[in-house]
Amino acid sequence: MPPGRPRVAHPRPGCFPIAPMRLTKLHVVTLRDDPADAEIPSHRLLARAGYIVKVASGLYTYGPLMWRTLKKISAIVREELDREEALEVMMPILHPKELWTSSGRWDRYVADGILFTLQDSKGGEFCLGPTHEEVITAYADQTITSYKQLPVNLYQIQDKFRDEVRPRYGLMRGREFIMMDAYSFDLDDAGLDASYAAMDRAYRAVFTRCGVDFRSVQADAGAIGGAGSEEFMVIADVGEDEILYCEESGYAANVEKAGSIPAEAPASGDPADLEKRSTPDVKSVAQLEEFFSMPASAMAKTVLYQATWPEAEGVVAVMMRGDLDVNEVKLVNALDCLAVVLADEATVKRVTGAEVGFAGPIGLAEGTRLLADKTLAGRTNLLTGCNETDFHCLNVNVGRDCPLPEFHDLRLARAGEQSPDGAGALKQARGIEVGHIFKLGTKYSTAMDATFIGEDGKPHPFVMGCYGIGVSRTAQAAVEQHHDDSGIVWPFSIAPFEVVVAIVDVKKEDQVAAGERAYAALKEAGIDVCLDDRKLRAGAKFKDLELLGFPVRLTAGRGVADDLFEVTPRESGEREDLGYDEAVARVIELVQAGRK
RNA sequence: CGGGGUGUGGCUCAGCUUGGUAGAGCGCUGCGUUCGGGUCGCAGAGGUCGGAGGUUCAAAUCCUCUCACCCCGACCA
Repeated sequence: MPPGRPRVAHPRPGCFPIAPMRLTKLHVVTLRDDPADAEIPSHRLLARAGYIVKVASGLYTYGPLMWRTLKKISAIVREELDREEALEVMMPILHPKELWTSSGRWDRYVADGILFTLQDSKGGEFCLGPTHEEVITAYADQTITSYKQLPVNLYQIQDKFRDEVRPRYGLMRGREFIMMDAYSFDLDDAGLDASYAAMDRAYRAVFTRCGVDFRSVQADAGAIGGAGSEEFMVIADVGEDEILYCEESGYAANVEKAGSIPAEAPASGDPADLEKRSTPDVKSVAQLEEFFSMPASAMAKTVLYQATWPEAEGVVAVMMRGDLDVNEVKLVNALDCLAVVLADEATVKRVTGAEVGFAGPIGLAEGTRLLADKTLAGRTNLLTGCNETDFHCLNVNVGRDCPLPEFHDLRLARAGEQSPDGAGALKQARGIEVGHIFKLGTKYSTAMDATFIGEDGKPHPFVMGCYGIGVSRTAQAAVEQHHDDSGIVWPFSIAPFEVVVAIVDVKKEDQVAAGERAYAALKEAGIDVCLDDRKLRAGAKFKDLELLGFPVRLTAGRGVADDLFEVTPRESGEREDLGYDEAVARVIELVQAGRK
């Protein structure tokens, strides 16, 4: 123990430390220039303010101030989950391969290239956990034997590892990142619905308290699988996801999942005789509209995809109304395959026997699976390609001229189309996915044979849900939403400190004394406050504090000679000059308002 | 993985086309000056020019290979 520092029991162990929070001691290291590798404002600001420092692509060290913010977000998450009676646990990061083969996900994750794998000294294979369904399901299987123990909802806050194909934008898409992952275990679907609803409540509370403008949207379940899923999106132009929403009804969905009511196509009439027309060099829908003086909605384009299943590959043809586009996520789901990719030119030629631009449903290569979007169901007299270079066919009627395709909803919804509930037009926004909740059902418990004994005395698989919050991503998303030209504007709830007391000139004794006094008073009042005692010129100090983004600044400058302090909320920048008592009271008032 | 780009003191960059002495600004250290919106001056520390190989009398510069990082497309918190 260092001399002169008597050890005093902290009144609230685990809470923020009692040592004076002086910026000279807090390892504040800001940069004058923007880091060259930062593209978006939040990344630029976090890096420039020294909150994060890159170690390698997608790997960052969080500095002391950043860690305070991350701890605050975690604390909010814990509070809201605890409120819903979820229980915090801690699972290993290192997972044995056997666990992942038991769910069948090892091969898929390795194939997708997102799994960090390694071996121990005995040659045993492991991975760094990208998510914990396997570990938690095994844990539940070992510890839950009776329906009387259900429901249980377990969570942890821990680093996750994903070898992202393209790490990006600082903490936005890292290869190691902090995630809260929760898993609910219920005895039936009704129980799952209740657990899922509880998590939905908790998530709304978490993101509201973190001060971000978010929207929950219907989502595709992707690789995690399961029945229902909802994403929590922080609205931001730089978001990687596109969402469609309807203000009238509140409908909102990720574009991957979204439905809509497209514009009507003209009536197509009774089937007429098939005609083959020469259309030299007319390949695109736009060219066809001109050539035939026919609206795109009366045509059907045929798009070829290379699809990959766990054990197979194949080419599929997708018919889509000419004015609409294919949603590849929906296509993957319809095919129940791992991935689809647009077929390359050589494949198109092989399957259609024609140059690109003349594909159609008639006479495709043997074994080519034919799908069509639902909007084409019942349509007659379509204009399509002929699978012959420089020819198109008029009056194509599926079922008559070619086998009837499998009809699915394969269409990409677009802004401007009607919401699926018909309440109004869809609008478009971009979002950063900070949370995702899934109804898994029995996917993992069945695969891993994880069961409990029900009231009927028989084994039943757990009905599961899983839930994630990107803690580190949420921090950056908050910055993306809350910044200005001068720097970060942290929401009160997740700022590293709520208030900074700035001593303008640390060589002036009266300013130092005044600053120390205000700092002590605010600390005593339960404000999370720090003291800027750095020897910096006023201009540099103010600029730096604005970059760092503390929500309120209390300035002890030359005014203290006349008992005048300045109170400056970071967001408005509007300064008030007040006497000591009023200034402290005003700061407390601002913090209390900001905490709500 | 495909396409594009960048690697030069702690940070941001110039120098490379046309080979010959490694530079600037910021930051850092010291002295002075200034002192409420990123003062000014002087002095100083700090770089195997991403790495390996090659061409050459001579390579940051030209060639080959390689690694890392960034951006645009398919995945996800």
